[in-house]
Amino acid sequence: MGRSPCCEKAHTNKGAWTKEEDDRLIAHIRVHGEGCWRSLPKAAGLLRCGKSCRLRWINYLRPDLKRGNFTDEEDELIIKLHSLLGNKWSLIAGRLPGRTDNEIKNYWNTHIRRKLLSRGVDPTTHKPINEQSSVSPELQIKTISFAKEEDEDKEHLEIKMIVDDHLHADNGFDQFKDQDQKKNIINPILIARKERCPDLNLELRISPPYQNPTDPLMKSTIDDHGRRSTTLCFTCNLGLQNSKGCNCSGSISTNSSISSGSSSNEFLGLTSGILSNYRSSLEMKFE
DNA sequence: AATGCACCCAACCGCGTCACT
DNA sequence: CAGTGACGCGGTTGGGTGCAT
Repeated sequence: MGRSPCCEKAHTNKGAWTKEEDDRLIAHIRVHGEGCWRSLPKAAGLLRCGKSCRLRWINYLRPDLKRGNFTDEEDELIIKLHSLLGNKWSLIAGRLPGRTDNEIKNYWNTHIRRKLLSRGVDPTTHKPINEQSSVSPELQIKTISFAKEEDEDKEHLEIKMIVDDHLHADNGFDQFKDQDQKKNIINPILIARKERCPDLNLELRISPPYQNPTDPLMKSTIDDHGRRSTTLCFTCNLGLQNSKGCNCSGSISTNSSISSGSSSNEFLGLTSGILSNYRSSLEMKFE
C-alpha cells in the first residue's frame, strides 16, 4: 500500500519562493492563522503544496524569528542540548527562542561540528576524539532503544547498567566477572530503584554530556561510602547556570540525571505527556 | 576575467506519529 | 483494530555565493 502524495505535484511550484508568494502566505496567515496546511495553498491562491507553505512560514516568514548570527551563548547551549538530546533539532530549537530546527540543524552541520572537531571533541558522542574507553567492547553500552521494551533483553540491560554504575564510581568491575554474582549485587539495587519511583518504569537513565573535570561548573560531593562523585544541577547542564531553576546542591548526579520522578514533571520544559510521546522514538546514547 | 571549488542554507523528500473514523 | 489523512521531523539536495587559483 503506497502513501498518497501530500499534494498534486503536477500543479505546484517548486524551488525558491517569490516575493509575491511570500506576501500571499503572510497575508493569509495573518487573517486565518496557522494550521490546515493542506487546504491553505488553495485558500491563499498559492500554487504550492501545504508542506512547502508550512516550511516557508516556520523557517523564514514567522515574525518572531530571530535573524542573524548565533551568539556564543547560543552555540554553547546548542552543544549542551545536543549532547543530551542528539539530533532532536525541534526539541533543541524549542529551547532557543526565535530559532528554527532547520536553522539549528544547518548551523550545527556547518559550524558547530567543525568547532567541536577543532576542539578535539567528537560531535556525535561529545567525547574527546582520542579518548578510547578501556572497557572491553562487550561491556560497553552503545545505545538503548525504548521503541519496544518487551523486545529488550532486560536482564542483560540491567547488568550493563550496573556495570556502568560501577565504572562511573571508579569501583573497578573485575569482581563482577561471574554473571550470577553480578545479578546478586544488581537485583537489590534495581528493586530499591523501582521502589523509589513506583510510577516510573522507564528503565531510563540519561548520561550527562561529557564534562571536563576542570570545568568550573562541576562540583564534587562525597557519598556515604566515601566515594567521590561530580554533580551539576540540570539547569547548569543546559548552560543556564545561576538561572531561577539552578539547584547546584548536588540533587542531580552525573549517574542518574532523570532516574527518579520529579515533582515538577518537566524535562527541558516539556510536560510528562510530551516526554511520554517522545519516549517511543528516543534513543539514549550511553557512555 | 574565467574557472573551479567549497561553503551555506532554503527547500525538498520520505517516513513516523497522531487523531479521527 | 485497521485504514486514512494531516502534520511534524530529520536527512538530504541543489542552487546561490564567495573565494582561490
